Amino acid sequence: MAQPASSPRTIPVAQLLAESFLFHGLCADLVQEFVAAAQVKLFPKGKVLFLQGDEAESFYLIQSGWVKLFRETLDGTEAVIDMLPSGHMFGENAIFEDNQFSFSAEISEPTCVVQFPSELLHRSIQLHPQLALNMLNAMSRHRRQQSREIEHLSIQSAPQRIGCFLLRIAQPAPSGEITLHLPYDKLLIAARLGMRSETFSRALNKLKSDVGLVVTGSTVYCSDYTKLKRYACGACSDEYPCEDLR
Amino acid sequence: MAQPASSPRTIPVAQLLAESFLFHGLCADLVQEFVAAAQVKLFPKGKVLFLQGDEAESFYLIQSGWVKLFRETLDGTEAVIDMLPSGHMFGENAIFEDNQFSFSAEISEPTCVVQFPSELLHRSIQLHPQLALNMLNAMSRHRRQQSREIEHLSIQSAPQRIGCFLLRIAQPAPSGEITLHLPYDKLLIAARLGMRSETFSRALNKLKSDVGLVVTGSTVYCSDYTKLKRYACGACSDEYPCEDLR
DNA sequence: CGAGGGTTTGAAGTGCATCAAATAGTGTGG
DNA sequence: CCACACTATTTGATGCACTTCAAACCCTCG
Repeated sequence: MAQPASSPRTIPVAQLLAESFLFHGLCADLVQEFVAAAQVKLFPKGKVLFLQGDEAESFYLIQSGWVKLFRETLDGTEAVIDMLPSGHMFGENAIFEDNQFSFSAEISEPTCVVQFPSELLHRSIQLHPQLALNMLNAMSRHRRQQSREIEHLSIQSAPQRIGCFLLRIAQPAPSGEITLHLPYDKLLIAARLGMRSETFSRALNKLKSDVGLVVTGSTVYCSDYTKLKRYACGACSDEYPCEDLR
Repeated sequence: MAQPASSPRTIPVAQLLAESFLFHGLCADLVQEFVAAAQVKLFPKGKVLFLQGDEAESFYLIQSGWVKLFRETLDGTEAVIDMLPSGHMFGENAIFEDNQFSFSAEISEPTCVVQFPSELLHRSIQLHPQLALNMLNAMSRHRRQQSREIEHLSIQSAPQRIGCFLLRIAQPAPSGEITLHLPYDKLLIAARLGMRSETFSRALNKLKSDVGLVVTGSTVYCSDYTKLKRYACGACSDEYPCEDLR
């Protein structure tokens, strides 16, 4: 049960919260309540934080690392719902779902999370309208991302989905060049994009020949992101600089 | 522009609102404000209510009929996001999205809608916490549906998606029998489930042979819904009596 | 150096899309 | 009530995309 447990380095939780959308514009007292209730924990790769269906007693804010959210079907297949980096929150909306998690969460890199009692959020949201509004905004953003994802799954080809993924990670230089590191395992990226790792590998090769991508290990280079954009974004209803999906 | 316009039969808007989740538990004054601002309109099949990217001045509540929500990609493909029957609301969350619709809406059956000014919602939500909470609940429900849909698209086969769709519409008799009418065109159902109409047709045939479905025109009969359930829900991470998705 | 996981490649199969054409179904005007 | 026009649905033939299974390769780490 008790994994590595509460961390030695008490990195300023207060500051983390201040940067989190959920707490924007809230009164200091309220934020302080959350800070007081926070538990900072360090978890190793592979650790399962909770399983779909578990009672939700906490929600989490990622301080560093990566967390995989997923669901499993009766026949054993796993669907990766999301991959979350630092700064992201998860498990918070179980308070709207009978206090049950609707997905499972697993640490996919050594990760430091801040854990808060769900109950505090549930209570606070009734009392502080601004908190509810912040949450609405967050949920709305998430809904848009999901919509786009649904569209991608039904319309884009595997290479296009990868291209889109890369564009969302990339920060094009003024010259139009892109260099980036894949943020996690290719197997995981494949799963996140709804394809097999073999398909991922072959689709990357197709991107090499179709848009001149250069892939070295987990480093990706593209001399001109507009080529990639034409290739991937033509099959999407969003404009190019679309929000980060991960 | 001006289509059939405001309906003659002033069906009690107030009552419609009272039944809508969004207005549960709100003070009568507020509801009255919405009633006062409501416009009841009747639209013919094919009428486009708004397009993705349009400025959102109104949101809508469906009194009767069916509305199709969709998005179009640069290269012209259309993705059907949702099909909404009476009682459902749409366009309301543009208030969180720079007041722009992130999808298009088209009437797919003669439909009566009640139209409200977005601005009123936007204003009210700041002033009435309960309204924000109602909206949070609604959005959360919608998010779950979207998650399930993403899962379906990446995991389920075409016949399984159809089976799942049918189960969500069906009301099994105690005997386990199911009889139902497809709620709209097969072409539309196919689009909603992310497949071609040809695939839909063939997948229905597969359901006939695999689980003994009987299809006559738009009527579907199944002697034992548990067979269908085993067939479809095995490839889903949700328990059977799952929420209606449409 | 060797073990083991991640990644790539190959060969073969499956599912869905596509294109083309037949069929069923619906509404219209005569 | 029938013939015609038009749409919705089905069927057939073919191709491509992705998966599956198997095996090789590569890289890291002990």
